[in-house]
Amino acid sequence: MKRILITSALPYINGIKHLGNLVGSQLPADVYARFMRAKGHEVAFICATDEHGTPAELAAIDNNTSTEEYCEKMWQVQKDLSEKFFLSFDFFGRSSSPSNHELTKQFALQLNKNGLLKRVEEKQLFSKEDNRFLPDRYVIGTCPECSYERARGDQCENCTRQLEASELINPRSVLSGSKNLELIKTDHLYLMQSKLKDKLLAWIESKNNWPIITTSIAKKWLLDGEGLQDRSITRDLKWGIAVEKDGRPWEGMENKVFYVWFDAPIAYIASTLDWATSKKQHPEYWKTWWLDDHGAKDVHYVQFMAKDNIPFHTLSFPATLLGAKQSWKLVDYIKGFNWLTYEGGKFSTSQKRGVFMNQAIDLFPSDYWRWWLLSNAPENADSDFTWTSFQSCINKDLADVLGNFVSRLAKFAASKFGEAIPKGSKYTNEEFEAISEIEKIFKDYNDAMTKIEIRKATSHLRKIWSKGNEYLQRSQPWMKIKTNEAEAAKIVRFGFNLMLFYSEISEPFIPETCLKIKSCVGKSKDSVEWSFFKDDFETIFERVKFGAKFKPLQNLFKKIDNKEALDLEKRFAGTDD
RNA sequence: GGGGGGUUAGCUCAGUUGGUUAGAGCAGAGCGCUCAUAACGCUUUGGUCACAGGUUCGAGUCCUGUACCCCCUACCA
Repeated sequence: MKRILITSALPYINGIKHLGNLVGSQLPADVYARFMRAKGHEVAFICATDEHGTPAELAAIDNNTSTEEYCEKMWQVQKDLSEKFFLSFDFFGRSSSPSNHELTKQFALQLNKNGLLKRVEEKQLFSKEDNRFLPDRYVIGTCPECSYERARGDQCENCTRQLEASELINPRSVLSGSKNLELIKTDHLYLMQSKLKDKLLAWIESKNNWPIITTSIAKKWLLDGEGLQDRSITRDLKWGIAVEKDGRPWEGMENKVFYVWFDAPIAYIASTLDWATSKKQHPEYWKTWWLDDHGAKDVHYVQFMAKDNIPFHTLSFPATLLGAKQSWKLVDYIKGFNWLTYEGGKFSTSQKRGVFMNQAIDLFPSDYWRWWLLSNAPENADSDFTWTSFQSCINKDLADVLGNFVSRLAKFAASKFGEAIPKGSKYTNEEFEAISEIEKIFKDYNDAMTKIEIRKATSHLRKIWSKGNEYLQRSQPWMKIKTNEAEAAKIVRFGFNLMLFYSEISEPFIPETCLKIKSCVGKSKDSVEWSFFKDDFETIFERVKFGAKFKPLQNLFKKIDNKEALDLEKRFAGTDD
């Protein structure tokens, strides 16, 4: 048994996430967590909301509430949604938790002690009317390059030039429109990542099994131009983790908070701590996951994220961990994802384009989404969500191949043998052949899952499902029932065992459906450990009890017809403005 | 400008360290079955593997160049 630590990139608190966010980290992480648990490993699957920063403050203002209340509310919303999608986090924490405040400050202190922080003077635009410093993207003005009048402080959308907010002509606040802006000198703490460059490079280069995209992005940042740049880890904001030293203000850093990208990854650790506390574990327990000298050396740590997060997870966060020099656990494997697009374009929150988690779950059961998203996960390239693809995938894979298999079997059994599972004769070559075919594909499936090859795994799984239909077609219980009832009963018995097996191995992908199937064949909801499977593959198809009552299932999956798909396409096309 | 990824059947994609007739699902065609959500099974039609060169006994697979798409990143007047 191994110990597996799994973290999924932290969803930002500001609003409900869309399908692209879901498939980019949380969902595949959930599949992996469920798989690893099924294999009998000890799993800590940790996630949290990322709550600090300006967007959270502004969203709170829009909602006429305090930032604290807004975050509290949205954390609950996101947590509830994650449960509706059957995301099996062991703990869903918050980056604003007291433990994260504590840990973040400790990290800063430790980095400072190790000579890795320095103070740098910057100039930031301050808006008197808004009474706040304006991050670059909250300033608009005329582009010095192309004279576009609505250029943002970080980049001009018109000519794509990268800008400094101070370069803008006639700058004004995005928030209030005020032109009463003042360029003010302000000091910030910088993490001297450049000093850790060699260590980071050596570490990255030791990871020869990582996907090219991950290491190439990391190396690019490490080696290009002047190499890894030092980064500011503080901001002039109210909402966040106060920059303090031993409970007292850090001199020169009064009224500042840590940059959200500094404290957010630390929330992985803080949430593990909060999880341990909530489970009333020993106070040192969380350290067995995070500190090499407390046992974390044996932990296999896997992170899931979309590609935009890769630099932070390959460089910034490791720099924090390495720089602290306290034997912190570094990630062992990073699973990065590309983007999910929507009908050929981008998902857009502002234009309401695409499908968001709350809308999705109101339309179809979680497994519909899980199955489509996972079997089309943007692993090697961006992938595109279309309603046509969704419709065909759900109807074909779930309704026709899996759903219909369960349905035809259960209904046949109920009509010929009543609602109890019949015994019948012994298995013969027909069954053994099916078993050996399935065992072969299961091995491939297991391999793909181990390597976190999500799409590949779904196609193997689908192939295993269709073996059920192939078997029924070959054995023809509807003919046998006329001449040899014991034979027909055997086929039904084997069919039910297949159902049970399916419900176990499909659980990482479609957990809600698997619970239904499992309860139909009279099994408890406890998940079975796959480790059992390798002992004797044949015996796993003799576990359904004869005579056990079963409840015939309603159709597991309702098909999506053309009209419905078309309506949805129109409804979610978004606004054009 | 620099870097990375991509370009394989009508569509979505697999193709292991280069090795014989390039695979899957969907869609199309034909046949079979009738237990089942008009579901299922079997068979089958589709490919100058973006293009042009090169290395090799042999290249979808390695090298060079070109075209197009996506992403990251830097910037002159």
